[in-house]
This record gives sequence, structure tokens and C-alpha cells, in this order.
Amino acid sequence: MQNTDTAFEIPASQRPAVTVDIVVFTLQERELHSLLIKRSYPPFQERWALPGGFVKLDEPLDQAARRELEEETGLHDVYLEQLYTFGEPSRDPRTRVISVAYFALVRADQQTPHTSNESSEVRWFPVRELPQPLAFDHDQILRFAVDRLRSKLEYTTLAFQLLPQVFTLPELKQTYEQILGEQLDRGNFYRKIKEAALLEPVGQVRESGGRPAALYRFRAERREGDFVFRWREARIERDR
Amino acid sequence: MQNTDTAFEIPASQRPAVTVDIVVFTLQERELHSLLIKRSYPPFQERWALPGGFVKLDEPLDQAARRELEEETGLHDVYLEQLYTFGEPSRDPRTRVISVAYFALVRADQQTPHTSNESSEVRWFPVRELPQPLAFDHDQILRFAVDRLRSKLEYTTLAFQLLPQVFTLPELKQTYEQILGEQLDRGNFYRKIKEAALLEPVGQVRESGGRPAALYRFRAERREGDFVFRWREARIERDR
DNA sequence: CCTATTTGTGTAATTTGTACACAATCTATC
DNA sequence: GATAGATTGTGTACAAATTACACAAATAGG
Repeated sequence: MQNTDTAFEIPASQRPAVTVDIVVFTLQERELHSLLIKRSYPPFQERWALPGGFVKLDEPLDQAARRELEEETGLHDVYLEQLYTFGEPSRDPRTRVISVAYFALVRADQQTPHTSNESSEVRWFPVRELPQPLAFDHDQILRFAVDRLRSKLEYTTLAFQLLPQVFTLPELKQTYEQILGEQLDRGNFYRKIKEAALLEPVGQVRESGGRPAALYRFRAERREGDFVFRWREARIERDR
Repeated sequence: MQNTDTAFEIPASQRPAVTVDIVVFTLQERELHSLLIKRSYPPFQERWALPGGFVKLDEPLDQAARRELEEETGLHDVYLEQLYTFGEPSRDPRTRVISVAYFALVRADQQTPHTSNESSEVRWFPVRELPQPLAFDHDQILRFAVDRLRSKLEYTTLAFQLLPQVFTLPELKQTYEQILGEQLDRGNFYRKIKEAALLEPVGQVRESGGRPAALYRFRAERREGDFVFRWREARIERDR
């Protein structure tokens, strides 16, 4: 840490700008989507970009992320988690901008984003069909967020933040499959979920073409806290 | 992201300062230690603090971390990884300072830190006996780093960055035990390590009071990359 | 009432984790 | 130089978890 006051003689003009950018995920039609806004001004005019903006001088970082997200898209009360800080000097052609990236999860049934005076267009894109390239280094940030979401899914209850309040086991399984990108065994998946005692039956069913599926909700006391269960053994040689 | 140029009309005086702080870990006498420097000036005069300092306007964040670490302690060529960004408005009493925290790992046999004109005193402290409180929010940052190190140890080869080039299996096991804070079974540990094919026998032995231990080095092709093996199953209910 | 479809449960085979015993190799001591 | 003590290294039986797959249950449609 700065250990002399001389450090504070750095002229304010020499200070970098600090922004927050938010990667918002949701599920739509059983596919993982991310929210992008279309830029109206240069640089990267007409390109799609992550929502975000400048951190105010007296504002905590996560609060800045929530504020910018609501201002630009209307989304609020989302699950929010800091992702990584991107600070390459050339990432913004205008000036030095250091961006603290966040990722957010929203239930699709809950809110619909809207444009604002700051954004000409706001849209959900399937993460498998993003408009490329995005503005700035937002491609990189988004990839980073997808990787993080995928790996945290295996040892947290993050998936629940993407589902409606009430859902079926097949829907939960499909959520996992969508994000992990692989098929899971129904029997093993159901057993693991039930052993973790995360769910509470609602007592109703939902039709689905065959046998109706029972509806569940999450047990409130399990909502918070990061770790609840591990879907399966980490794969040896995963990242190669 | 900022999507109008008006955002850049924010006066530079309204910009926060950005620093990097580095939590440096090493092993000394088989205990995990962290490097602190004593502050010579207010605020927090005479308190111990993490090494760190201001990010220059045209400098990548990780480069800033390496530069500050070398300037303040002389340590260089360390393993470095971004940890988290701390941005509470009140964390520095003078002005808004956003700190991108890093954690670094060094082999104790390799380098010894020295003071500089910026630091009156530099010392390794066992993480179990830190001088408290530290300056700023550095207690929090350090706890955060220890937690991260501990959890990453279970699915990465980070422990290797703390050991000398050449080491024995008992030494490796002790490193894991120190950081995880629990005893491991020798037989099971050896088997896991050997199955992962991470090590290469050097062909020599080191005396240790009883039967000498064989020396190993890491296989170069396994040095990089994050994931290599998982020491063991994640503990259910870990974070509660 | 039969078939197709989807949900939900059961179970055998395999793999992995755990606990602990025992052999091997050195030092120290008498 | 024999023996005890200490530490490294290997083997193995048992428990637990994972995997793969079979089968029963519940509904719709013809």
C-alpha cells in the first residue's frame, strides 16, 4: 500500500478512470442468454457492449454495478458477484479505463429489461450466438464470465438464481445441462439433488407431455451461502 | 460500459485513485508466511501493511503489481494472480482509493526481501500470528488471500510455487498440511501425487532422521496451466 | 385399451476414498 | 555390529461414491 503521502501528489489528471461492467445471465427458452446494449456513440459506435459505467467517487463498487445496471436496463434485485478487473491500458482508445467486471444472474420470468436514454437498444443474446466483435474487450470479459459461471455451477447453488421461484426437476437438470454443455444422467442427478436436501416440494405438478413433473421451490435457509453441494467429481484434465 | 462520450466529461479530480496491493506468501520453517512492510507516514503510521502502490497511467495492472513488489521489497519473478478488487469508499481516510489486490507465491530459498527508501521495515510474518490490526482494510485482504490459496490448493498445482526446485514427498505433504490446516494420510497422498504423474525423480535422496526421502522435481510441461489434480473430494458444507 | 412420452426409482458394477498395517532404510546408542 | 527409534515408502481390506442402465409410474392421444 501507499506508504508515503507523496503518492497523493499524483495529479488527478494522471488518475485512470474506473468503470464497472456487468455480464448479466438469464435462461430463455432453455438457453443461456446474456444482456447487451447497442452503443450510440463512438468509439465502437453501433457495436454491442456490456452494460456498465463510471464509478462515482463515494460509491462502493457493487453499488455502482447495481446502479448502472438499473439505469441502463431497468434490471434490479439481481444476484451479483465480482468477476475480475480488466486494466489493459489500450482497452479503451480514449483514455486509461480500468473496469471492474461483475456477473449477474436474473430469473427470466421476473423482469424484462428496457432501454433508457443511455442505450438505444437492449437485447438478450444466446451466449452461443453473440454478435461479434463486441465493443472494447467485452468479448474477453464475457468469455471469462461464462467460464466462471460454469465452474461455480459445480459447487454452488448459482443455478437456482436463474430459475423461477417454482420449478421442476427436469427444468433444473436442463439448466445444468445448458450451462455445463453436457448430458447428465437423470437418476443420478435427481438423487444428488435430493440428498442435498435443497428442495421443498410445492405439492403440485406441471404437465409436460408425459408423466407430470412435481414442482419444487428452494428451501429458504439454503438460499444464501456459497457452497451447498458438488454435482460431481472434478474432471481430471479438465482444462487441457 | 460507458456508451456516451459525455461520461468522459467527468473531471479528473472526480476520479478515484487506483492502487495494487500484493499478498505475498512463502513457506518458512514449514509455516505459511506473508510479507508486510511497516508504514513510516500517516495514515496508519507505524502500522504494518501490504506492499503495494499506485498504478501508473499506461501500465497494466499485473505489471504494476510486479513493479511495486520489486520496488518495495526487491522480490521479483514471483507467481502472481489477481485476487479481488476492494473499493469501499472509506477504506482510505484521505481520498477514494480502489485497490486491485493480488496474491503472489515465492520459494523461500530463492530470494530474501529487503527494505527500500519507501519502506522502513520489511518482514515475513506467520499468517497465524499477524500483527493486528493492519493498515487500511489489509486484514480483510489478507484473510481473503488465505482463503483463496487454501481453496485453490485443492485443485491446482499452486503448492509447487512455494517449494524449492527440488523437494521430497514429505515436504510436499507438509506444505499441503500447513495450508489446509489438517493432517493428510501419507499413503493416500503419495498415491494421488504419483498417479497425477506430476513429478520426476531426481535420483537422489535427502536425509531426514530416518529413512532418506527421494528427491523430485516438477515435470516442466505440468508447470503451467491451472488444473492438474484434485487432492480430494470437496467437503460438503465447507463454507458454513 | 394400447402406445408413446416423460417423470421418477432402484440397483449392480465399477471406481474412488479411507484407514491402517507393514516393509524398507537410515541414525544413534550401547 | 546388533538393536531400537524414526521416518519413508508400499500394500490392502473396507467403505463410500460414481456410473450406467433397467424398470416402474403417470399422463396424452388415438
